[in-house]
Amino acid sequence: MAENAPRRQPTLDEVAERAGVSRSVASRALNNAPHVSRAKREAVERAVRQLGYVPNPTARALATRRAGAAALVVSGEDPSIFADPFFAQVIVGASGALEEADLHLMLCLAASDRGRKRVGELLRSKGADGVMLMALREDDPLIRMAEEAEMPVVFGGRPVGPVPRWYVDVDNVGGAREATEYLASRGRTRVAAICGRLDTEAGRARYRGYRDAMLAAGLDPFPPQEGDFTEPSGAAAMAVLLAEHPDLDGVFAANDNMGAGALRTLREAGRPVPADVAVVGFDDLAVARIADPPLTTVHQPITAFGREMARMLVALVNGQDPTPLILPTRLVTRSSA
Amino acid sequence: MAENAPRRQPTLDEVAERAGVSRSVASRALNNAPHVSRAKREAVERAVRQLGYVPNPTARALATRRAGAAALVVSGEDPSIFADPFFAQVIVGASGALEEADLHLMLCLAASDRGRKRVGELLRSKGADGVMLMALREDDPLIRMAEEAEMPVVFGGRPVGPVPRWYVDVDNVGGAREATEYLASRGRTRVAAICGRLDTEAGRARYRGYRDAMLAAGLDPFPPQEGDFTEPSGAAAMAVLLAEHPDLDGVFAANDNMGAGALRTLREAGRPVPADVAVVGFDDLAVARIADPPLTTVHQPITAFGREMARMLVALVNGQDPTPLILPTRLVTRSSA
DNA sequence: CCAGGAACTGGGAGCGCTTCCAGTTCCAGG
DNA sequence: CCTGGAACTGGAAGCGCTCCCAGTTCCTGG
Repeated sequence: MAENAPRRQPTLDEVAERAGVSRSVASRALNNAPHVSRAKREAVERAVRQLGYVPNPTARALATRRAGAAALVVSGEDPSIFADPFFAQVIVGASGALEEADLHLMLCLAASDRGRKRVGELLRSKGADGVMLMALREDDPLIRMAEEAEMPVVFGGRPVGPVPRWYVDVDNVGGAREATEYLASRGRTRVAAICGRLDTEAGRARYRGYRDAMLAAGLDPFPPQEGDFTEPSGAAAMAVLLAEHPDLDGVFAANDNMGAGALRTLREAGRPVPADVAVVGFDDLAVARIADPPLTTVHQPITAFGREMARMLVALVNGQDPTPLILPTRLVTRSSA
Repeated sequence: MAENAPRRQPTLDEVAERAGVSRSVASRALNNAPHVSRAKREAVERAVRQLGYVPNPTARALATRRAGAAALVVSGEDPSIFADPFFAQVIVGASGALEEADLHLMLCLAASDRGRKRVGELLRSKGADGVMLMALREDDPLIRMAEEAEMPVVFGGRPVGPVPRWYVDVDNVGGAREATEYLASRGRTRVAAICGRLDTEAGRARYRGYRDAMLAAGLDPFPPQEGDFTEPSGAAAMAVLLAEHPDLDGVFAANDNMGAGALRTLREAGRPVPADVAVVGFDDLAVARIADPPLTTVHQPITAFGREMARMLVALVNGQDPTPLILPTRLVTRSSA
């Protein structure tokens, strides 16, 4: 900026004039709409090139009533929740799908009151064509904001409470069940659960899956040892578990971060993994591979999760009525169990 | 959506009518500009509340010629570069600063040609008020796009080549030097470097810092063993190093991901850390704390990095001329060195 | 009591684009 | 040679907001 002459951006009028056509024709040519003769279309293209014209997205948005953008909002009382690499992968997927639909991605970290207020305004204004909501907690104010919004909203992961109309989720119950069954099948009988926040549906569902599998295997489920999906919370939960149940021989952690934390505590406590205690995580993020020992974990297709969420939103924006989606998980065995 | 009556959003005109004032007064009241009597201001506020009015950001943007949004673009030939938790932290910082300035954050992963083209259009249209550019490689097409743009651009990390007018960077040379000096001060004499991509300035600068410190300590710098900032590349680089220089006793890795990879290879090779080989990383991401052993590393203030980048952009957007910023690093000693 | 400002008000002209629609051109068929 | 309709064109009306500016009201001091 600033280096160049402060000449204004050329407008469509100037393009039209230069091409010797009317503004409407120029507009149609640009959006390659019908009713433009080949000759004029080319004239417009030439003028565009000569002038270095780029349409003003704002004006276009105003005229079409389409913002040309979708928002991804990540809830949480603390922006650091976003540090979880999970979201980065979701974004990669969503970004790609949005790019295909020529929509921009707006990212909102709705942590502060101010942030939530801005999301509320976004939902009620026409600042975006649709919104993807993630990491909602029980009674999250965003839930009701979303209900009241006259704008397409897709949920990334079902929230606690009534099931929304449009969502993408992962088979949390099934994944947790599979992980626990695996542990049981390897002869582990005293398997504890480090579960995620129980004010999220993912936290609850994964615990349910664990409990179901334990009962089905004729084992006693442990009460939930709650963490908050972070590594330190996993380490802390593991410490409590070790103190209360020194004889445990397996742990299902509701995500890899907490699994890594559990591994750390076990290492510090001198309990070899998996010889003494087997550990299974959930997510299959990079940390699972890096952990020592590498973490057996429930893989979920995170990039696909983001992609499908965005595709669903695009469908909604285009007036279709897509069906909710539940993505499958699969167990990835490494050496921790 | 869809549940409610399809009534249109109320407009400012309706608010004005309801409040019994003119549109201009309503507008001024909304933007709490001067020249509005207390009574009318309150009347407008009441009408806004009754109607549930929310200003249309697009119309506002068109009229003010302010998009109300800033873009953060992450370059790279592969969107997976974004999976590096580094960016998540930058975003947390940037998002907060942007929120203070009431700007939305648009995120662009400029990986594909199409993605780059869209960024180019963004830069030339008025789709955003300014742009933050990150992860630029040598000869990155985005560099020249940015030069030609008549729009505020802040670089996050200097690119290879001419120094841009506005940037935020971290003291890569100093950090790398400190890390290497530390290794030398602990008696390590055969210290190798796993460096980052040498087509990035961060990769080069960190290697320079390493080399400077080695020479200053009277030691022989190793030639750069290049990785791409990912964990597997660090593991691979470490393997090569071990094969070529089995007698090395220290490694400076240009980031924590690669440091973690190096740790993994060393573990698999049965070389105890730090007893046999000391390892230092760079970044101080979560992985450094989780690694086994926890990684001594060069801390960089990543959230501040994002925050300052955004603040600089906001200053630019407001017509100021901020000065570039280089953030300090500091060594965090854990047990890997 | 009046002139002169300060404070306030609201009409109207945009911002740059899309799109409706009335009008024009063109051509095949009668 | 004329008619009717398809193909195309361009003027004009917005989209919803801001902001200039001319006009009005309301004080104050002389």
